[in-house]
Amino acid sequence: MRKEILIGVKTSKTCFPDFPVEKWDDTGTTGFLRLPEEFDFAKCLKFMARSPEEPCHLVNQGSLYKLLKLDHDPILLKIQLRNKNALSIEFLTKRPIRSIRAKVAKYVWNWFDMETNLKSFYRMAKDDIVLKHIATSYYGLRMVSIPDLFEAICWAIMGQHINLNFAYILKKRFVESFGERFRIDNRNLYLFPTPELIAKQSVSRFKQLQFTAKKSAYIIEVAKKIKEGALSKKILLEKDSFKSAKKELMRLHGVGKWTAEYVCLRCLKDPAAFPVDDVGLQNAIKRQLRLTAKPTVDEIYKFSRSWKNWEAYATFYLWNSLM
DNA sequence: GCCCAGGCGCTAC
DNA sequence: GTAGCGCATGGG
Repeated sequence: MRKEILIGVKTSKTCFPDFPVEKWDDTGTTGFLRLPEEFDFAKCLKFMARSPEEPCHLVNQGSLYKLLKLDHDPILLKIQLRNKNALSIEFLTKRPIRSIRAKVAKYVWNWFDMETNLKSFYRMAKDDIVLKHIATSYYGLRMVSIPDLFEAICWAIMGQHINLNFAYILKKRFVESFGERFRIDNRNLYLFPTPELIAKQSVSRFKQLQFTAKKSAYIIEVAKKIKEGALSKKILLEKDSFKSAKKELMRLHGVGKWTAEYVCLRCLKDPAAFPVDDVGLQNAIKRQLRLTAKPTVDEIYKFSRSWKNWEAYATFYLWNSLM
């Protein structure tokens, strides 16, 4: 469905103009990723640092720390701005082999949605009554995605119908209980729990963490589906359209319209994903237009007429405007 | 006690 | 297809 973009793989296609240049220093532990235009790392980090409870990454003094597991061993990364054209990716764990370096570069590229050319978004937004201010104030902000499908679905289910602060507390308890831990500077970083481990848990185990019985059951079911191979990001991306992917997601218990849209937006990166039922989106529009009440879903569709294929970005910028 | 928060499933019509 | 309702948690 979506053209795969290879990074750091030397093929005849490397002359592709948007292809990121990935270089490595002599030690092979630090890589440099060329940035696209309209990229503001500090603004992305601000979004990522919005909750102190976030257990899966750490933002500290302009650096982002992330634990990843791409094959057997956990990898700890330190990512920071090298200069205005490049991001540096440093391996704090052992020196990576070449194939891992390429995978990590690709992961970071995808994570910060660097493949998207934002020019037409800003062209559209500058005359849009809802977006014109935030497109300026958040200029360079990239959509921070959730590359892992299991994490994206779990996070969406956790966040259903509760306030975001409590959602982060649930996520923290979940990750600290079941995720692999790594210590850095007296702080803990965790891998998001695996579907294999979560599939084996009971509802009562999650209720101890103050998950509702329903949310617990939903998450266990998703874990089982992924573990069995009946559900994967690849399967969803191979559907003939994002609409089909959304429909497939909605077959899961606990995944309704909002959750499916959310996963399409943050994980599958459907540019037209648009969670119109989202109260955060509604409140952000209300604030931008100084409305006295939250807009209805029909009103939101009217406001967004010119956002075609930029709905996901518009939503992401609007979410940021609430921070 | 009431309403709200990054909703969903079930039922009845 | 959709309107109404129960679920069930923390914060203000």
